[in-house]
Amino acid sequence: MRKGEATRSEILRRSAALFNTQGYFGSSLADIMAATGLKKGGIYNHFASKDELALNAFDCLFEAMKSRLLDAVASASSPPEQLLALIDTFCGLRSDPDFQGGCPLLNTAVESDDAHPALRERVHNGFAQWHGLLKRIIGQGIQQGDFRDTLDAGHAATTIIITLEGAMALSGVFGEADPLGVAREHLHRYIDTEMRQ
Amino acid sequence: MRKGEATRSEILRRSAALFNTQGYFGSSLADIMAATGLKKGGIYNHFASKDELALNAFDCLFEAMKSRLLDAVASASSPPEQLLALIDTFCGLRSDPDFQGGCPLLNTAVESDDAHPALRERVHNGFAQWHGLLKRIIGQGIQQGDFRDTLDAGHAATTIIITLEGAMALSGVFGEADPLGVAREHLHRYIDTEMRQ
Amino acid sequence: MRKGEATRSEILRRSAALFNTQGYFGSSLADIMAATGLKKGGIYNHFASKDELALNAFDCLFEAMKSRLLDAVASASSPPEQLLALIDTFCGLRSDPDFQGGCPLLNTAVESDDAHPALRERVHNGFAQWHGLLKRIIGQGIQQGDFRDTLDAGHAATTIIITLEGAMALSGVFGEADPLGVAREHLHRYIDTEMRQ
Amino acid sequence: MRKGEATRSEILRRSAALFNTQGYFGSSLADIMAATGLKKGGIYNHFASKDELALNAFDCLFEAMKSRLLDAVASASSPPEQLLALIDTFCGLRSDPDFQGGCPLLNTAVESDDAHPALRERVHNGFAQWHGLLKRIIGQGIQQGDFRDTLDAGHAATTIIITLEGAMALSGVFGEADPLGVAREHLHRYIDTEMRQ
DNA sequence: ACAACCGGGACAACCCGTTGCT
DNA sequence: AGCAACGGGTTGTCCCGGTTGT
Repeated sequence: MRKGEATRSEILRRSAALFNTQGYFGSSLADIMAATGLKKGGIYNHFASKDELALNAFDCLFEAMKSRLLDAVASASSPPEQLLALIDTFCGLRSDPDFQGGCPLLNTAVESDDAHPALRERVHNGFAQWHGLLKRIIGQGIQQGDFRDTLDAGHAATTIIITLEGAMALSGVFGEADPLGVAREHLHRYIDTEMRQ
Repeated sequence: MRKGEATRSEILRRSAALFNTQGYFGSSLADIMAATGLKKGGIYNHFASKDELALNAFDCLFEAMKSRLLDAVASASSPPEQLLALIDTFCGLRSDPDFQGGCPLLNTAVESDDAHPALRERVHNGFAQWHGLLKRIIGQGIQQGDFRDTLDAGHAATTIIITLEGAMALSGVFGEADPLGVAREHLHRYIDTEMRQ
Repeated sequence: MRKGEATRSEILRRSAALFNTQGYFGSSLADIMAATGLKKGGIYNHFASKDELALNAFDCLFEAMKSRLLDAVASASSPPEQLLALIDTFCGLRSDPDFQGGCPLLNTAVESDDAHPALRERVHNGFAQWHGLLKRIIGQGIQQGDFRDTLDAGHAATTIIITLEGAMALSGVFGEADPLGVAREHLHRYIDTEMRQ
Repeated sequence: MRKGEATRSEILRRSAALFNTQGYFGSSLADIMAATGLKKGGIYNHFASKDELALNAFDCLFEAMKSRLLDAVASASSPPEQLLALIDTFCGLRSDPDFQGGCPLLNTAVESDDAHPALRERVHNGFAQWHGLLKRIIGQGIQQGDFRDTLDAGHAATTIIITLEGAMALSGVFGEADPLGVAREHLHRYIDTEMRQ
């Protein structure tokens, strides 16, 4: 019981990293076997199929990311600072070995856009959660007078997300430039000059 | 034009659309056969392998995108207007059936980040070309006095690219919001308030 | 020990029904687990292998059938009546839930003809027992004057068995006709007109 | 085209023999590969799945059997002689290498009673054809005055079929006795004494 | 000469019966 | 006695080359 839970978590952690770097179709069971040190039977004892494993692995990684971002938000007191903390945390995510492949939301969105409806659904839901969080923070900031009341919270939230995601997606393939650093700087300035009053 | 050239182009067009929506590993030769209406022999007569086909299809789609963007740039007279034209053109790309899957650069970057070195190389090169183009335009704008001379052309170019790519990548999975419209508006404002003088 | 014996019998009963309807290869351990409500460990605690379980399950079902037929024989006084009772009992077997799959002898014979030597041996032995029983009854009938002395007991026994088995085997797949009823009627008439004197 | 048809037929012939002796579940693709000398790709080029192969193989063997029986019927002039010819032909089938495993109808009926609906359907249909053929012959015999008009054609047809099938099924597992010979003799006598007038 | 066909072999995911360890 | 791991075996798909008929 205890041992099983531990290995289950281990499988999820390792396979999540694989899926996030090589993609769902690019990660074979042989890869997962090699990454976990288990044989096929050992894996199929915990997950009925590769699909179920992938879904759980995605959830695992998404929850991990969410908790980091929520922690960052919780550690800040005012809405503007909450946004800045969230941005900084996201931009720092890539140095974490768990997120070496980038943002699981975007990666899954790009790969499983057409192929995997179940994953697509989770991605959709994930972005909705994220967008909702930002919208809530910005709305509160408007209410408290931190942000201008002419601001469209939804638009601002979308702006932040696409900038962060675009930077994260390109951080691996851009040569000289540092997309995440640029995004961080750009969004800080955006918040200061366009949102704050 | 020869008949052979025509079918070769047709294979490229059809398979490029497949690769761009379903990914490289997600598109089997059976899919390509179905999409082109040709048998395996007919395809292998023009391309030595699936890899070669994929590489050529990527080039085909990338060149198509490049020419659209370059046309937009050529149609504008001043650097700021050139940027705006490029942005608008990119944001309008998704409605083109050839680019239904999104930006081939980003799609390929995300899927073949670790798996396919040859494709990765082309993606890297593609982004470099794009970044260089923007940098050149912005540099010219600074020289001509359209843009502030305190502006870092590379940073600004990166900012524009990541915003556009992030928006394009999320335009398929975002529910209510319209990422490409938000990106367009955001970049227009960014150019007006942060770059222009 | 007592409890163990009970569960062992339960496993045998349930798995025998499975093997008799779905066959040896068609019944997986997962099926047996579902049918018995036990886990794999609980089954392997009583039987060393699926093979051993199958052998015992066959024996169990065969003995059950044998005892029904022997009871029928014992309840009749004269050889002709013994034959008729045996025939009627066999034809009524299919309505018994334990024999829903038909005659275990024939089922096993057909499926494991070439695959499973150990089972084949038991089937061979089972038919020999059955044939011997009929031959003995018929021989006794000849001796007592119930049957003609020109009768070949072995031939008559074989005739009865193949008719019964053929009817049982086809009783599941024949549409309108009722093979077991026809067999019963045919054999009654056969005994009356060809065997009796 | 011609070559392909030839190998397709060869696959059907060989696999039909396999299925008829070892059963559907007992015959793996590895067995079929060994029997045909082809690799998996070569087989799956002609059949989409093992199921489709099994269905076609069954049809192939069933048609072969049907044509033998129909030929025998066609070679006889009167209904009684047609029945006798059919019986003799069926009893001689086992010596044919194609039918070493016995009657495909009964084998499939016993094994795939519960497991394979598509096969079960074909078996059902096959028995219906056979039963109809016998019924028609007997009916004609009654009309022509060869058989008694008190005879129930359906019952008589069923009697003949179950006797033949039972004998065929047991011909492999019976030790000393010769079920097919006994069946042949029994049915000849049955026709002479019970059907003819 | 050339395109369609046929066959090859590696590999995919998944399930199986089985055995230790706890 | 039960959970966890095993590893070989299952069907099926993949991309690709050699052969063959036209």
